[in-house]
Amino acid sequence: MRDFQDRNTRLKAIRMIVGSQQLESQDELLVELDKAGFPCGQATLSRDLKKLRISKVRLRNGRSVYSMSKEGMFSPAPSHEEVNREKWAVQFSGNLLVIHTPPGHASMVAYTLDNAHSALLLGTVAGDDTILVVLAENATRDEVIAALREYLPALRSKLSY
Amino acid sequence: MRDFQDRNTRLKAIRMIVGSQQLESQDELLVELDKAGFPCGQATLSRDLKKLRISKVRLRNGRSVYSMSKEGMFSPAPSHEEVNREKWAVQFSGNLLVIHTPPGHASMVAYTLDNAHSALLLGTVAGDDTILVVLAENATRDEVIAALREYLPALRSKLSY
DNA sequence: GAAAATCTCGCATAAATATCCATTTTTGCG
DNA sequence: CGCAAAAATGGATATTTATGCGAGATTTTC
Repeated sequence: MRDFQDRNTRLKAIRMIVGSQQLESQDELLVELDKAGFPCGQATLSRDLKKLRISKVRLRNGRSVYSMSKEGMFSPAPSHEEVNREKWAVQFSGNLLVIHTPPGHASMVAYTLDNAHSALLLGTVAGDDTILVVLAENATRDEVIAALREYLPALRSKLSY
Repeated sequence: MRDFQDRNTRLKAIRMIVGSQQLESQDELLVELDKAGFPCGQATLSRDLKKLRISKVRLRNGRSVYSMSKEGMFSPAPSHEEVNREKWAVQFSGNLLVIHTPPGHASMVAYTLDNAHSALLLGTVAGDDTILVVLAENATRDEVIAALREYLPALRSKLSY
């Protein structure tokens, strides 16, 4: 990869721009991307939109604008192998846990945690690359870390007591 | 009109075909229309689709197929009018911050906060009109408010110490 | 640490879609 | 009916979007 990080921030920027403006063509979007500091070619943008599953939707006034399907807020589940290589971050704050994942992977991890049905984890909320885990009030950090090590083996190296 | 009744039945036929099949181009749809007894040109079909507000939607497998717009499936960026209703709200709850935005704007605001790279803000999760911001354990509310006033000038009126 | 495999990206171009324009049909009205 | 205006349509074409391909960069493998 030429520059993985730049690519991902560009994808994030595209989400932001599409989510906040009504753009009718890729050329318009290219201009906005350029303003935001992510110049790229139309071909790349076309591929990015495909990855993000952004499509043009017709408005009542007859125009078509780019829009992300709500379902499409989440990227397809990555392979286990793929996930293992990537960088993760886990931070506690009070009775909350913030997990940063590679872009698009948050929902899959949250799903895994939800399915663990652990009494320690009251619930999760997933964005694109961030998961918010609400911990039970009586949960200790050591208990939670132990649980995470069990449910998410990929994170073990990032988890220390 | 050449034959008003035929035109309307053709539109109905298009609805039926689009609703029952996964077609990836107007040419494919033209073939189906022809089979159904409604031959017409690509130009006409393009206009019909616009009238019916049918657009192409991306599937998980990366392909795009025609589909009637379904309510709530998409969240196109709001118009300026909608945005100007100013439905912003900021609330603290423990070490969490809840920001309400106009529909569809959450991702944009979260993006701004992410890019601030403030040590006070551990992470954000954006839905459609709500953002959850997790604050660092040692962050005071005054510090956070000051940071928000800096990063999100638009919210100043909603932020008091 | 070098070769091989993988990934990203832009250019050029193909493919798909929308629109301009001319033509024909229908409608509305005296 | 006869005529003018409006609407519908298709061919040609402009516009928009997707992709084949190769160059250059990064990662993996041995």
